[in-house]
Amino acid sequence: MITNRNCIIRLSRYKNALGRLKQMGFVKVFSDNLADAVGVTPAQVRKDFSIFDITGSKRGGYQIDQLIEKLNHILGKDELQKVVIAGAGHIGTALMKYKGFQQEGIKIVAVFDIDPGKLDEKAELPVYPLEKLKSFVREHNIKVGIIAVPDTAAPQVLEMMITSGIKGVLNFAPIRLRPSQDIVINNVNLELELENVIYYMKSPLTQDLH
Amino acid sequence: MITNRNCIIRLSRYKNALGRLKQMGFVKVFSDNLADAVGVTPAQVRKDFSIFDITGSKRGGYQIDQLIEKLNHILGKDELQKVVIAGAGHIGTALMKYKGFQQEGIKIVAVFDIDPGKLDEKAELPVYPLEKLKSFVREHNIKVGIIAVPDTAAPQVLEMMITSGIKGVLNFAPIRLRPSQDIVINNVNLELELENVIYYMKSPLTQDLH
DNA sequence: TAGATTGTTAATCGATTAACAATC
DNA sequence: TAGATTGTTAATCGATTAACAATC
Repeated sequence: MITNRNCIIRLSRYKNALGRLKQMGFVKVFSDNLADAVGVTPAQVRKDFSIFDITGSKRGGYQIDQLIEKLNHILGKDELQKVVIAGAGHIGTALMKYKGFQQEGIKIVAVFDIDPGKLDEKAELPVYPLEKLKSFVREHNIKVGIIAVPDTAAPQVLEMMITSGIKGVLNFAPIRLRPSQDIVINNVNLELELENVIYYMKSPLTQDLH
Repeated sequence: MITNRNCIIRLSRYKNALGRLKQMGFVKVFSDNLADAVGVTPAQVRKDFSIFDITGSKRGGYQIDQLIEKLNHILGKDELQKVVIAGAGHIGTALMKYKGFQQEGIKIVAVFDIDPGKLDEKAELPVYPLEKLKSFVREHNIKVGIIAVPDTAAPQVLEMMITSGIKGVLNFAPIRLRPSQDIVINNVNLELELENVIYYMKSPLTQDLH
């Protein structure tokens, strides 16, 4: 299905909002409630659902449990996703210790770095030399990688990841990596995000950026 | 000027691409070159420029130096931006040590945390107790803050920032903060970014996400 | 049943692209 | 001058919203 990126982002937000509603004891929702919780129109909610053939009942709305299950399936969160990180610098380390991923069914299984001082091959979450990335990824059939190396090293690391079979990359290096063939790249540029805040802060009309 | 977020993101990308072109020795560019460098259409480049009254010459294209200057002005990069960080955990620490900001005219001037073990008031980049945030921000007239605290603490920290006069916030807590009144908030959600990679990786049609 | 909510179609809105006259 | 590139208008494309018939 060829779908708008914003639509997929909304799907994630619906899932998160539903989790909160469930914890609060709710069993069903209407498009109206969910729209409020996420900050979109009810029509948008129903439209998004209809794209993915998610149906409710005409007067009863949607069952929260079923909805969460369907969204998790669409978003590929049925099974645990194993992820490797290249780069054990500041950002790599922060990501490696970040708790948020585990709760979302994402498991960082290994980190790789060129600096021998960073290595820690016996740790629960081991840090291996970068040369081992290819064999590790192949052996464990990893599909997702995070790039957290300096911009100068990023293209080579991307190349290593691609040749070893990785299909999805989240890039934190401040250089825009372009996807080739059948690989997906999401570039997160921290300077750019901050630059955006500064621009809209100075511009007369305030906006909700994300 | 009320402008599309994607347009502003492109402006930042043009600026970055121009910096590289300048370093390579180029003095002028055509919309065609810049479009190639950034991965958009030449028409898009000219359209974006025309929105901000950036003009070139009909056959000579655009002078790179002038262009960079104009873009920097539009993006509010004329003067150094002072920024504070709330939270000296993994992400806060990574951001505080991150080199990329300085090059972009962004200076982290102070970090705040509730954990007494994290404090370091005498460092070049000091870590103060969170209670000092308000007075510091007011005293130094800071306009931009980064939130890197757990999601449970994020709303209170936002409130503190707003009351002390901060107008722009970059939020890394995995909870979507909504802007009130005349404040700008940009939410960066790491799980969501990774979730997106996973979705598009599994979907048949690959895309360039950013 | 009467009332409320879905699912979908059509209308609207906005952003991107194409095209071309102006002009260097 | 001839040729190439800008700046802008109009056309296209796509996403969001409104509206409403279907129906629980």
